[in-house]
Amino acid sequence: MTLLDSIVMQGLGKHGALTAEDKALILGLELTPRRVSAGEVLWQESAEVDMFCVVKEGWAYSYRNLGNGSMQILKVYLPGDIIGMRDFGFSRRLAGVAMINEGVVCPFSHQQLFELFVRSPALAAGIIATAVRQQAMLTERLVYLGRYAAHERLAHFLYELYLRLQRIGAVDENGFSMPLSQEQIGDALGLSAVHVSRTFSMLRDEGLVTRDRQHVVLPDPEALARLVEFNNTYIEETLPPAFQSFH
Amino acid sequence: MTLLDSIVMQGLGKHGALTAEDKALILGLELTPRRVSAGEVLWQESAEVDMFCVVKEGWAYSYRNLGNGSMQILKVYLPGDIIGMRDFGFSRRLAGVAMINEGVVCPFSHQQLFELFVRSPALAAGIIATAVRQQAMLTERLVYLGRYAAHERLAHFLYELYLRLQRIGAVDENGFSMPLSQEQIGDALGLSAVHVSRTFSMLRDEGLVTRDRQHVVLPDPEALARLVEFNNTYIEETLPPAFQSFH
DNA sequence: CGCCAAGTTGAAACGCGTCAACCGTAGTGG
DNA sequence: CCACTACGGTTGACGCGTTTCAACTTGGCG
Repeated sequence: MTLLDSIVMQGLGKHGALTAEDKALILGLELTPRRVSAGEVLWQESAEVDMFCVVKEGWAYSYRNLGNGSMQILKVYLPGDIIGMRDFGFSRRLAGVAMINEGVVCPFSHQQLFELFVRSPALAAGIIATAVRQQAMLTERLVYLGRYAAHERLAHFLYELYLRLQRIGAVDENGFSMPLSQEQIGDALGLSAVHVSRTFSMLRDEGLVTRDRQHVVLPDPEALARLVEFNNTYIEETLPPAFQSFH
Repeated sequence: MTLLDSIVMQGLGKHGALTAEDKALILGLELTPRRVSAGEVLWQESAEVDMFCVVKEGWAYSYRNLGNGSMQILKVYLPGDIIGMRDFGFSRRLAGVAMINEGVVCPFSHQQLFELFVRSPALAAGIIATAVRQQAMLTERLVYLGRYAAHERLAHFLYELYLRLQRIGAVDENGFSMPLSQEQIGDALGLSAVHVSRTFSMLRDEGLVTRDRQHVVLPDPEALARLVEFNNTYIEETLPPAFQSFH
C-alpha cells in the first residue's frame, strides 16, 4: 500500500487532478523506506518534530503516557496512513508513536512537505484533507468515550478498522488480522484489558464478532453498523465542490 | 476581541510577518457581523458546509446529538475563535454549532478562505495552525474522557477555560464568567448533570474552585494545574522555526 | 405572586475496575 | 524433546465511581 494509492483511493486525486508532477512529488516522499521492528518507538512525546512518516507495511499507534500510570492510545495507523500530521505546526510532539507489529515506514521532512505544498496546491489540499479526516475519526472516538458503553465502543472500533482495512484490500470474507492486544484495545477505548475480554465475549455471544487469536471476523457487518449507527462520511467522502475551483 | 487580535496573540503573526495586506485580509473576514441570540443554532449536523465564522462576542459550542438520546459537546468556542474549520474538506457538517449566550459572529465563505490562502501563505499557515491547536485541545479532552475521573475532568476543563480566557483578557482576579449550565458541562465531559454538581462541591471543599451562579473563581490556579498536570504547549506555543522559511 | 429552569441532595442500582487465580500458547534453553 | 517461563487472555468475586430516579431548593422572570 503506497501513499499514492491511498490518496487516490480517498478520492483526493479524482477528476484527473493529479498531474505527473504531483505523482512524482508523492513518490518522492517514499524514497527512503525503513524497516521497523514490532514495538519500536518511532518517537516519544515531547521529542522535537523533525519528520513525518508514511506507513507502508505494518500497524502503528500514537499514544500518551499519563501521570496516573495508564496510557491512552489516540489513533491506530494502517498502511497508507500518514503519521505525525497531528504535530504539524508544533515544535514538539504531542504524542508518541510506536509500531504494533513489524513493518516499513518512509520518513519525510518538514521541508519536503512545504515543497510539496508550494509546488502543488491540489496535493496540499489532499494532504490537509486526509489530516482532517484523521481528526474526524478522533472526534468520533471522543464521542464514544464520552457517551457510549463498552460494547458499543468496541463494536465501533472494530467496525471502523473493518472499513479502513477494506479500503486497502486487507479484508477477506469479512475477516482481518488484528495485531492489537486486548490491553492496547483497552488503552484506545478507555477500558481495562479485563473488560475488553468480557466485552469480546459479549459481542461473540450476540453473533456480532468472532475471533481466534489475531484473526477477527465480523459475520454480519451491517448489524454492527446498525448497532453503532456508523457515520462513515468521514471515511468515504471525497473533497467537496468548493475545492475544485481551488485546483 | 477581533480575529486579528486573536491571531497575533497566538504568536502566529510574530516577527513582523503580518503585512498590511495580511491585516486587510483578516479584517475582510469580519465585514459582516451578525448578532445572534442565546441558544441560536448556527448550523445543524449534516447541513451543507457553506461558511465558517469568527466569534466576536459570546460563547458557542459544537455538538453531536446521539442515537441514545444524549449529546456530546465537542468544543467550546470563545471570542476570537474560528468556528467550523473542523468541517473544512467536507461537504456536510460533522457537528452542529449553537450559541451558549447571545453574541456576535462574522460569517465568511469557503471562497474568502481560499482567497486568503492564495494571497498570503503566512496567514494560511497561521489559520491552519490555529485549527491544529483546536484539534490538540480536543485530543486532550479525549485523553481525559478515556483515563481520568470526574474531578480531574472538571478541573482540567475549568483550567483550560481559565487559560484561554486569560489570553483574551476575560479573567479578573482569577475569576471569570461561565455561561455553561452544569448539564452542558456534563455533555462536554461525558458526565451526568447530577454528578457535575457533586464534583463541583468536591472541588469547592478542596478549595480549588468556588462558584456563584455563572461566576467561577480559581483561588489557586497553580494547584489546579498540578492536579491536572496541565500541558499547555498546545495553547501557548508559537509556530516552530520550520515555518519561518515557508513565509 | 407563581412559574420554570437550574442546581442540590439522598438512596438505590449498575457498569466497570481491580485483584487474583487459572489457562493456553509460543518461545527458550537445557 | 521436554520442562520452564513469559505473555495474553479468561473467569470469578468484590468494591467503587457514576448513573438514575426522585424530592427538594433556589433564583430569575413574566
